[in-house]
Amino acid sequence: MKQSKLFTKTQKFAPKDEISKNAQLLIRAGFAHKEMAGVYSFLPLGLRVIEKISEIIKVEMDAIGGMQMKNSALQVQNVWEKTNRWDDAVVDNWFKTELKNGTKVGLAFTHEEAMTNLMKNFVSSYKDLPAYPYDIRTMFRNETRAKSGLMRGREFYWKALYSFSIDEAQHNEFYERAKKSYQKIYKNVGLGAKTYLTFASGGTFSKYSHEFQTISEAGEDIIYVDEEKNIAINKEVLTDEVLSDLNVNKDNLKETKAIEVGNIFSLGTKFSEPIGLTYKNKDGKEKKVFMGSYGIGIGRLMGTIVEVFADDKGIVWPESVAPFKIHLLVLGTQSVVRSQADELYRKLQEAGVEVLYDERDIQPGQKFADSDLIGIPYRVVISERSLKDGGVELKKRNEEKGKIVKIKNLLENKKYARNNN
RNA sequence: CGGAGCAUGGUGUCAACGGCUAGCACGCACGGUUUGGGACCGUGUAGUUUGGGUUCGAAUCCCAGUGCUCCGACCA
Repeated sequence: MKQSKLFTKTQKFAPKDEISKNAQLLIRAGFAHKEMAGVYSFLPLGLRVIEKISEIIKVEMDAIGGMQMKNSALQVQNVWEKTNRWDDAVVDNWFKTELKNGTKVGLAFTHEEAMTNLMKNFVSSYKDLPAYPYDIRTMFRNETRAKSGLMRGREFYWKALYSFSIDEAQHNEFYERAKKSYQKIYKNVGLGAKTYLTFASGGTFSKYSHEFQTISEAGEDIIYVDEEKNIAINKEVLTDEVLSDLNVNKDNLKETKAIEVGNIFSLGTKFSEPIGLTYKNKDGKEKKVFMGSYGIGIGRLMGTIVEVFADDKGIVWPESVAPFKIHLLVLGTQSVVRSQADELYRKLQEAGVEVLYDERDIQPGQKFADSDLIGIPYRVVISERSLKDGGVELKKRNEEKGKIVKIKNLLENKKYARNNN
C-alpha cells in the first residue's frame, strides 16, 4: 500500500482526554478513532491488525474442531427470560430497544442463550454431538464506566466459542484441548512469555474457570504468578484451600497486575436445562447437553500488545500481527532513487510481501518518526546514500541500528513473505 | 451507580485580571530554501461544549444540560 493513499495521518500529540497508552498510540498512529467513551472505530491500519489476530485465532479454533458462524446482534426477550437474564436487576449492562410493534429486543452482550436455543434445531441425538460453533463479532455492553482505552469498551470485537458435549467427560477432554489451543494463540500473537493460565472463580459445574492473564501495569486484575509451575491464581480466589488444590507454595507466588486476555468456562447444564437443549442417548434416554464457553477479546488483545511492546517512540508490533511486514521509505526526490524505489515496491509485492511504501514528498525525519510510531517490524530505507553503499538499509523496529543489504538479497529472503513468520 | 476533576480552531496549550483584533505551537494551504531523525523563512486558514442568566461589556461569574478523564463499586 502506498502511504500517500492512506487517508489516515499520524499525529504528534494524542488527544488530552485519552490517558491510556494503548489508545494514545493507536489514535496517534492512525489505527483507531475514538467515537465516544469505550467505543472505537478501526481504521485501515487497525483493521489489518484485527484481521491478523482474528486469523491466528481462527486457525487454532478450526484445529480443535471449531466451526465459524455469525450470530445475530439483536436478540429477543423470551429466551433470556428462561435463564432469568433479561431483567435489568439481574444483568445491568444490556442495551435494549424495541421494534415498531413494541416487541422488546436486546443488543447481545453474550450468546449463551442464543446459541443454546439455536442448537435445539440441530441437536437431537448423541450422534449430533459434540459441536463447537464459534463466532467473531462485535459485542455490546452498557458498561457503567468504560476505561483503559481499548481494554474495556461498550462495544468490542471478540471471539466466542461454545462447546456442546454429551457429558462431562467429553467436555473435559475438549476443555483441555481448548486450553492448549489458547496458549498457542497467545504465543502466536507474541504474548506467550507474559501470558499465564490463571485459575479464577468457577460456577455450579466446576470449581475453577481459567483466565489467560498477560502481565502488564495497565491491567485491571491482580494475579499471583508461580513461575516454576507456569500458572497464576487470580486474587479473587486466592485461599489456602486453592493453594493446596493446586499444590502451590505461597512463598513462590509473585503478585502482579495483569490484563485478562481470554477465559474459558465450564457451563455444565446451566443453559441447556432451562432452555431445553437435550439429546437422546443410545438407550433412547433424554439427556442434557453439557456446555462450555471460550472467549477472547480481540480488540483488547490488540491493546494489550501495544501496552506490552511499545517504546517511547511508538508501537512495536510482533511480526505475526503487524499490519505490514516491511515499511519501505524512500528518501529524497531524485528520480533515479525514486524509480528504483518504485521498482523495489513492485517486486516486493510480487514476492508476496506486505509492504507499506512511504513515497510521500516529506522530510526524512518525518518518515522515520512515522515509521517508529506505526511500528512495522522491518524498516527498509532506500536513498541516494544507501544505493551508494550498495543497496538498502534494513532495520528492525526493535533494534537501534540497521545494516545495508543488497536489493537482490532482500527480494530473495523468504522470511518477509506473507504466511511465513 | 457513588466521588473528584476537566471542557478554547483538526490537535496541544497551568495564553488571555469581567474590557482593545482570543495568544502561541503542531497541522493544513500557497511560495521559497532544505533533504538520513517531526528542518527553516514568509503569507494565509481555522476556535471559546450546549442552553439560560448576571453585566454597559462574559472564554472568564452564576444555574442547568451534555461530553470526557480519573478513583471506587460493578464486570461469564
